[in-house]
This record gives sequence, C-alpha cells and structure tokens, in this order.
Amino acid sequence: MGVVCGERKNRVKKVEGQPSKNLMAERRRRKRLNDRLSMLRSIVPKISKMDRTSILGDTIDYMKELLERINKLKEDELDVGTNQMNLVGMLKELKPNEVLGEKFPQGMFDVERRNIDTRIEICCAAKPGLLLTTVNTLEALGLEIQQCVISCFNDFSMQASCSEVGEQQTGISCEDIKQALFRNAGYGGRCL
Amino acid sequence: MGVVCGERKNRVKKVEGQPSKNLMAERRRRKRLNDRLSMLRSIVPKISKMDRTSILGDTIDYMKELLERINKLKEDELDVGTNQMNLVGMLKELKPNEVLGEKFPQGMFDVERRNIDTRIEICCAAKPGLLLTTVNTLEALGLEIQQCVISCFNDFSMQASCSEVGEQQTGISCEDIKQALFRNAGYGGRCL
DNA sequence: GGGTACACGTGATGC
DNA sequence: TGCATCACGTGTACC
Repeated sequence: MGVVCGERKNRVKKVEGQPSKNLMAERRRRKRLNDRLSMLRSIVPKISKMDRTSILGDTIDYMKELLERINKLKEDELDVGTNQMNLVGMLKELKPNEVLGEKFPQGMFDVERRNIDTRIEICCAAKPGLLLTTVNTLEALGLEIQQCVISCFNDFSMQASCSEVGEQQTGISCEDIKQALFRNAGYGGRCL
Repeated sequence: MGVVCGERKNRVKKVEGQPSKNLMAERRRRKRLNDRLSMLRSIVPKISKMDRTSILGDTIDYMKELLERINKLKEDELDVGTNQMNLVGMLKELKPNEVLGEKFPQGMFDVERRNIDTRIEICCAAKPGLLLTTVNTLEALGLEIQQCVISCFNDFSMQASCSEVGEQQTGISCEDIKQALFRNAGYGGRCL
C-alpha cells in the first residue's frame, strides 16, 4: 500500500535527480489538459455541470446534435435544389430560344393535335412584326389561341394551345399549319 | 518524498476505514472519464495521436469545423432561397394575372417612357382575339414590339418594350396609349 | 537514456 | 458526517 522503508531507497536511488523533472513535465501535461478542457467548456453551449465527466458528456451530446443539424440542412438543400431545378427547367421550357442559334439554325416549328386542342410550338429568329403576322396567320387558319406564352428577346418563342373555330373542323392538317408558320417566319417553304 | 514509515499510519489512523472507499470511488471516476474519452475518440474522425491532449484538441478542431460547415450550409440555403425567391418573383412578374381578380377587377394598364423605349404592361381578363387586337392596336399607334413576354391562361398578361417607328415621334402620349389599350381590352373609356 | 504519457493512491475541498 | 471531485507527486512502460 505504498508504505515501504529502507530497501526502497536503494531501489530508486539511481533516479534521485529525475523526479523534479518528471514532476515539472507532469505539471505541464496537466495544465495542457486542463486548458483543453476549459476550451471545450467555453465552446460547448450547454454545460449541465462543471464536472470533467459532465463536460465530456455534454461535448459528445453537442457533437451529435451538430451532426444531426448538418444532415437536416443537407436534406433541405437537396430539396430546394431539386425545386430550383424544376423552376429552371420550367423557365428553360418556357423560353428555349436563348440557345436557339446552335441547336436550330432554321428555327423550330412544331404542331400537334391533342384531342380538340392544337398545340403549337415556335422558336425562331425574331424580326419586326413577326408576332403580329404569326397571330394573324393562326387566326386566318381558323385557330383561336386559348393559352399561350410568348417571349421575344433575342429570339422569338411561342407556345400556344389553340382550338379550331367555325365550321371548318379538321379542314387543315398539322403539316399545313407548320408550313404556314414556317413561311410566315420568313423561311423557305421547307422546314426540318 | 513519499518515503514514510510508522508515524504516518498514526496520522491517518482515524480515517482508517475511509481510504479503501475513496480508492474505489476514484477508480470509478477515472473509469468514467476514460470511457467518455473513448467515446470522443470514436466519434471524432480525425485523430492525429492517441494522446488525451490530442484527442481533446482534435475534438475542438472537429467541432469548429462542424460549426463552419453549418454556417456554410445555412448561407447556401439562404442563397438558393433568395435565388428561388428571385425566380418566383420573375415568374410572378411574368404572369401576375393569376391573382388578377382580387387585385385589379378592372385590369391593370401601365405605359411609361424610358429614354426611347416605351414600356407597356397589361394585365386583364382574357377574351378571344385580345392578343391579336392588342398587337394590332400597338402597331396602329406606331409602336414596334422589341421585347415582350405574353401569357394568356386564366388572364391575359403582356409586358412589352416598344420603339416608335416612322416619323411620328412623340406624337402620342402615354395616356393615349393607355386609353387605347384599355378600350381595346373591352373596358370603358376610363381606367384606374 | 532522456523524454513523454498514463494510472495510481492520497490529501484536500465543497456540498 | 459522508460522498464526490480535483490536484498532486510518483512509479512505470514505451520509444
């Protein structure tokens, strides 16, 4: 139990000069450890008790909480990320004309029928009066614009859903409409 | 120097039964502390050394890193949040007609000049042929549409930037354009 | 061998 | 008083 007498002095006599150095080193070590502990205590916001054990325990809890918050934030960012992708996709779908030049040097004209609707999609180079003549052409073909989104900045883009008016139901084909719009836009009589 | 003999026993004789209990308590305490330290070491991913001091130091660094990551994520979320707000704002600006009914029962017609541009903003109830007549009206007034976004779903919305053509510069006032568009949309001769 | 880090038992202190 | 925690000096193992 640590109670020893004479013979022990002989055992440790050769390290007589050492203890003081070891003592100082141990003191420095304890100081470093306590400093780190103080830093930890100053960083962790929720300290239940000033115990060394409690400090470490609270630190562990706090780190777990931080990790959870990071996971939550990452999930949220993923969500809004996809949402933003959707919005960007919508905008791109709305006006794909900004990248028209490389993809459709001759413009893009698409007409198709869905039930009673005639869906028209145009994307071509803009020029003065094109909007007016296009709307005029559609009316002349007996197509009434029900819903549409039009934008003309660098290019002219139009997406419209039309219904046929008057008695001339099915009197005109999608291809005819397409050719009429194509010519109206100033291109030749043939399109891709 | 820790080397003591008989007389020391006498000094602590009154607490003879105590040391063993304190000893066990101290052992338990040390064990708890080491357990927490092990948990910390298992949680923190980057452990430079197995030192107690290093473990605490690495824990501190890791916590700071986690806090930075949280701040980064929060900033990002704020950014995409505002970006999304911008996009939503753009879309709302593009077609505020969806909420037209409550806000502008008589439609909204705005015309103003900016340098050589005439900016027109219309938001009113949709009706067949309105797009055509509106474009026609603008042309009749000597206004050539340079840039525009038009949408007609539940309501008709148009934002256009026009330039005056021909020799009739400044021959027409913003108010005149406004009244013309207002009448063209089917309303009376007066608008808000 | 000199240096470092840890575990240990112990005394002191606070509640 | 009893119980828990801490600081301390020391012994010892590892490079």
